Order: sequence, then structure tokens, then C-alpha cells
Amino acid sequence: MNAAAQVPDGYDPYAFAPFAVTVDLAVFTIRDDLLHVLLVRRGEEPYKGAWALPGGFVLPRESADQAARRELAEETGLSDATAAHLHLEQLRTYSEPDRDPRMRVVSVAYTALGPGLPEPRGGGDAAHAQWLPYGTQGRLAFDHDTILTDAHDRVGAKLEYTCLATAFCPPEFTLGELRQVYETVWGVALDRPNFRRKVLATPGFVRPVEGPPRLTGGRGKPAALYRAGDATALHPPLLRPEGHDT
Amino acid sequence: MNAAAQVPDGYDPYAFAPFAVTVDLAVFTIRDDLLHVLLVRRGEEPYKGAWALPGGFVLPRESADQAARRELAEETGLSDATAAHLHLEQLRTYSEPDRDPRMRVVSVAYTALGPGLPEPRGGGDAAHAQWLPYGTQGRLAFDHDTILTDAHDRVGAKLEYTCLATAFCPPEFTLGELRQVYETVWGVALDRPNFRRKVLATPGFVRPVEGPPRLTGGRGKPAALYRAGDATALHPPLLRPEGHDT
DNA sequence: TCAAAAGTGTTCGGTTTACACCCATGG
DNA sequence: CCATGGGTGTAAACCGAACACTTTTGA
Repeated sequence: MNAAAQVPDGYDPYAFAPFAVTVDLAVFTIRDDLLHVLLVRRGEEPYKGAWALPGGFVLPRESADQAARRELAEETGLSDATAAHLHLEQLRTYSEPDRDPRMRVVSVAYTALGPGLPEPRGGGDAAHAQWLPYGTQGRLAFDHDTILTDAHDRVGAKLEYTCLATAFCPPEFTLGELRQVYETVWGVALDRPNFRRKVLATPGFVRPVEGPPRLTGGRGKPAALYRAGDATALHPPLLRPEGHDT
Repeated sequence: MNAAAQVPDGYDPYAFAPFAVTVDLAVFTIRDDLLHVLLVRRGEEPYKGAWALPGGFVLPRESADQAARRELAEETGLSDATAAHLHLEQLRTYSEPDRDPRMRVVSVAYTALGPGLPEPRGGGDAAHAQWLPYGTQGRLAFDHDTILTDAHDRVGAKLEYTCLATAFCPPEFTLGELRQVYETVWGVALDRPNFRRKVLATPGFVRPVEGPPRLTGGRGKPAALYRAGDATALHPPLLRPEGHDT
């Protein structure tokens, strides 16, 4: 921006929109082969009793990224170690003047992903945080429906052309688990042999773990374990079958 | 966290970070087969004399989108009609605490695209606005180098899997012009016959214009004219050759 | 008649897709 | 020994890269 050009005779922030800046978090995880979102129950008006995305104010000396990371730990009721390892990325900023009826609040929204995360521990701000299967949450407070939809769209799209899927997996995972991520988020079935070849053919997507295979949890042949590789983009992309919408 | 949860006994924005919120614009166009960026010369400290992205404050009753559209007209020195038709989309938000040495400024960055745009007319804030070939701008003020690089990366990537390229073209254009967009932004040469087939095979990418072909401006067979279609995504994507970096 | 750009055709090789089949384990 | 999921093989279909060739214009 060009502050000085518009404020030639002074630089008083209060003469200009004194906005509050917040972060909102769309935290996704996969539990029991279902995509879940972390939501908090609002205890105050407006929207008292409604579900909302976790979030909070950006403090005077921190960036929005830092605020998002902090809120992720503070408000989600996940352990600090757990929260520190989640994949976190900026989604976009929501700034409609009346998105919060109380005052002017500009919110920088983030998407966070993690492997099968535990129930938030009670205590602190997180007392009302809870995982809900995506799609069952009903109407959220403020413009959080829009944010959540945007986040879901973005995640689905990024699975196609990035290695984002590993963010839903524990440090060591099987190709079956990785495939489950795609199938759960996209809601389609993928061909197992072809998926395997595709992933292994992409350099840096996954890296095999030495040692014996792991039990898959039940029946079936034990599967080999992999870790996330160092690649970030997927070339060529792993296109989802059929229509490509949400 | 929730606003109310941290401010149970009041809701005074001044008790929390009184941030200024601005928009910054990375405006791209193609002139003479070269990608150009619109920059303004700073007239005040800090960074006096340096190039910077155009931008300005978000006003109390407008959204960041509206602010970006307004600044596009006000500060770029383009006619209102021209500015109104540019493709405009949010890039991301930059919020490092010290990105502006004077005060806490959170900036929502936008990318704008347009067909071969005219030189900004002098007058008003836009007196110092000017097109520069991308890459020749040197070091920009504030964190605008980062923003500009991010914007360029994003545009290059979106050409692959969206119909964004038509935003660089006039209302009616030839396939040669469309191909020039890709070649200019990506800096690679594309096979003309294959490009043509690819574009025409994507439903909704372009729509043929009835009537006689147009002269290409010089030698060569007159080319058929097309308009942008109603499709927004490109499936399958138009992958750029070779390495996929910037 | 030549250069330049549009437009068409065709070949070749790799990739994706669909599906058959074997392997290892738990019940 | 059967169900279940992991892993390998393979043939057909599809797609994209490369390039030869024709067409239509301006000079």
C-alpha cells in the first residue's frame, strides 16, 4: 500500500478504519474414514449456542501466521506437541463490513490438517471444542459457512496437484491409508493398483521406511510403511475421476 | 478464540490491536509480448523514491474487494471503464508486524489482470504510476517484492488449470493471441497445432465469434476470432512443459 | 514469389484405465 | 479355508509431443 500518499499530513491510524484483525481456523482431520471439522460452541451473543470455527484476535506483535498457530494450540484443546505438527496454511481473508454485527472485524482464514486427531481435552477455552463429521454441522455462526466451504474446496483441489494428502497421515503410513485420504475427501473410490503405481512413480511423494511391514489393524497382508517425501508439488497431477466439483 | 470469550466485559477494539488494513495490487498486463507490472513511485519516506505496488486503505464501510476495485481506478490512472473490466482476485494477506516501519499495517494483496493496457494518464494519485516490464523493477518498497513474486507465481500456476489466460486478452481474440499469453507468462514456446486442439477440446474455454476472420496485424492468414467461454476450470489442465517452477 | 501465420493431419510413445491374479494374515 | 486387504501383471484405450503439410494473407 501507499500510506503516505493518502495521508500526506499525518499518520494517525485511528483516523482510518480501526479494524480488529482475527484469524479463523478450518481444522480438518479424518476419523473413522470420515472427514471431520473442529468446531466450537459459541457461549455468547451473537449466534449464542451456534457452532463456529475456532479463532481469535491477532495480537499487536504477532503475524497472522503466528496467531493461527497459537490459536490452534490454545483453543482447540490439542496438546502443544500435536498442534505444533499440524499442516497450516492461509486460505484467504474475509472482510465484508457486516460479517460481525458488533464491529468491524477482518478475518484471515486458515486451513489446518492433521492425522486422526484425538478428542479435544476439556479445559480452558477449548471446553466447547468438538469434532463434527463434515456436512453435519448445520449453519455456522457469522460467515463461517462460507469459510468452511472454501476451505473444503481448496483442500479437495490441492490433493490433485500437491502432496498435501500426507498431512492427513501419521508420520508413518501405508499406501492404503494414503488412498483412504483421497477417497474420504473426494468421496470417490480409486483403483488400488493404479493409485499405488501413481504415487510411487512421483519422485519425492513418499519415501519407503526400512524394516518389516506393519499390521493393517485387522485382516489382510501387512502393508509396507512410508513417510512423506520432500516433494511438494505433484507433476503430473493426480486428477480426481468424473466431475471435478465439490 | 472467540471475541466474546476474551472480551467478556466489553468490546472495545482499541483494547486490541488497532490495525490499519490496506490493499495492495499486483496489476499485470501484456504489452509488446512482454509481461508488465503497474508500479508507483513513492513520494515520501520510508522508501522514498522506490517503486511500490499501488494500493491504499480499506475504508470503514467497504470490503477489501471493494477497496481493491476502488484503488484500481483511483490510483492506477486507468479510466473507470477500463479498471471496471479488469480481472481481480485476492492473492493472500501479509501481516508481518514490521512490514511497515511506521505502524501495524495488515495488507490484503490482490492480483489484477488485463489486456494490453494503456499508459496510466497523469493526474491525481496516479501521477507516478507506470508500467514496467516484469523483472526490471529492481527492489520494491516494503515487502512488495514478496507480494509481486507470489502474484507472479500464482498467475503462472493458474494458467495451468483455469481459464485465467482469457483475462489477458481483449473481448475478442485469436488463438494466436491466447497462446502468446501462455508463452509470455511462462517464458516457453508452445506447439501451435497442439495448443489449438487443446483449447478447442476444452468445453467452455473459448467460444467462436461468427463473422469473418480478422487480420493478424501483419502477414499471415487471417485468424478466427473467439470470446471467453463460461468455463472457469480447465480439465484436464494445460500443463506447462519442462520444470514447473518460476 | 516469398515470408509469415493459421489451420489440418498423422505418427509415435508414454500414461491411464480396467481388470485378472497371487500373497499374506486373522478369524 | 475363507474373507480381507496388499501387491504385481497386462492389454486396450487414451492422450500429448513432434512434425509434415496445406492455406491465406502482405510485401
